[in-house]
Amino acid sequence: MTDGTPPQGQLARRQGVALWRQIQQAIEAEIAAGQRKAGERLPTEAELSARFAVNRHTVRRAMEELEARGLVRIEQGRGSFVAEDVVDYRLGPRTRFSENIRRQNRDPEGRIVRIAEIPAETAIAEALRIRRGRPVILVERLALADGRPVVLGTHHFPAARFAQLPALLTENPSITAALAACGVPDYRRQVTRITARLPTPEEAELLQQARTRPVLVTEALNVDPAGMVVDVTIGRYAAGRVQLVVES
Amino acid sequence: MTDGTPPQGQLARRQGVALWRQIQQAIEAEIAAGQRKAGERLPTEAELSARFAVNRHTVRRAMEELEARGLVRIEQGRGSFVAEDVVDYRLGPRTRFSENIRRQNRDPEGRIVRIAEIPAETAIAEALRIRRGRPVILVERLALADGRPVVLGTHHFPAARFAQLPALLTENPSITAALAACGVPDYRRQVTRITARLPTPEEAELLQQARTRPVLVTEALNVDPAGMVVDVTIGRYAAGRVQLVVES
DNA sequence: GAGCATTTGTGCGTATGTATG
DNA sequence: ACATACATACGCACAAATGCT
Repeated sequence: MTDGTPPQGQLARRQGVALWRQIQQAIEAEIAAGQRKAGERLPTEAELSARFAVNRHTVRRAMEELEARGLVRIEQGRGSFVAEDVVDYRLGPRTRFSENIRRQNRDPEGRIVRIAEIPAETAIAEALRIRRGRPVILVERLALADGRPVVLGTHHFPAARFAQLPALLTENPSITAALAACGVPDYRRQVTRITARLPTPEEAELLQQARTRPVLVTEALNVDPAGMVVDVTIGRYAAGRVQLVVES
Repeated sequence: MTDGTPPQGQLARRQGVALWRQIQQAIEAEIAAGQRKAGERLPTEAELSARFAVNRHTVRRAMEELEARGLVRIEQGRGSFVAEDVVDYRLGPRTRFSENIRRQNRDPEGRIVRIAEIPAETAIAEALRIRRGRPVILVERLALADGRPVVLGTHHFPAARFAQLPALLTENPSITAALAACGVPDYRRQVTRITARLPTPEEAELLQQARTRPVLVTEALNVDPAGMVVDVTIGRYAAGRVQLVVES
């Protein structure tokens, strides 16, 4: 295991700079230099204490500092990881996924996971102001930022009004574009309800997330400028990778 | 275990009303009558199928309907429970806990858990626009609706400006009232950041919630009408009992 | 599900260095 | 010189979470 990097086991003892601080700076420098990439696993505390020839407590002190600074994420029983940065997702009346992501200089991407036409459940029917059992077009779409899954959205459109949607979306996975083609050039998010729960196995799989990490669940109602309900969307956000931001 | 309630095993077969529907109505009636209280565990499907002398599938059909109506919550491997209703917590610039709760005809209550004066951590100091290490007053407060914990809030006030806060809060646990007494009759919530994670053991204990249930974590910045930062608040909401509502 | 190895979290005891008065 | 307080560092042991068999 000649790992290419210099031994770096040399710490200046009794020189006025605490050992743990030197270790913290060494690891910080490695992260800054890109030798350790976001999300990557760091060596175990035992390995680091061997490398720096110090006690594990000393390494721990350094790691605590790095965690406090938001550079690493420590998970009991799993290890320590270089922190990925969190995407801010602004919730506002004009929320559009791509814009929201691009504003942070990230690369948005959308993948349609499922399209189906199903009868409306009670809650959905009420929100859409149609009768229970009437057909709705269900569109499930995974949205990613820089290739990492951020949100899984399930949209419910009244089939009567948006019959062409499925065909349009298979061409281009942008919901906004598909709606424009259906005669809805603009829409507003009216209310958003937010809660959290653990993901189902499928959600965890699609979002590429541990089953023990919660998802933020949002329920939003979109209306067109005339006040007609366009769709009801259930969004499931990977809680570790997104922060919803509400500005007042 | 003679449980007082009549046997209720009599269903009308071949009378035009589906068995599962009769079962659903029977259970619904029990909940409505208050015989089964919110959060309480319902009999297992096996027990119910014995009681009504039907197949378990029939009971399941009834339970599915009840779940769809939001009356019960079915948890794989655990059982079924009478649904507690979810408090809607509106997030807006003028969010005040008591008003928010009272609007839904519930009884708000606040309990101060901890008051301390500590040096400001980096993130808090930045938000409060003071120097790191300057004293902040930390107030931890559990807020309840109808006696059920809803949110655990940790407030950080700059100690320089709000020195009298601790004394005021021990008299009256209302933050709004204490701030008014400190010369801040009004304040606005500027931004709220929302994420979710699993609770720490203490959070789970205070919120009276299972450790496997996530908490919604909000970080809010409150400012007075003059634009001065009043406090930074970290709120941890019991995800199963609250829904944050954002209106646009 | 039970058992096991791996990894981080916590507590205690000890020793030494450093700053203060 | 001395006492005190605090930060640093080490060693050992066990708890708790995770992942695998």
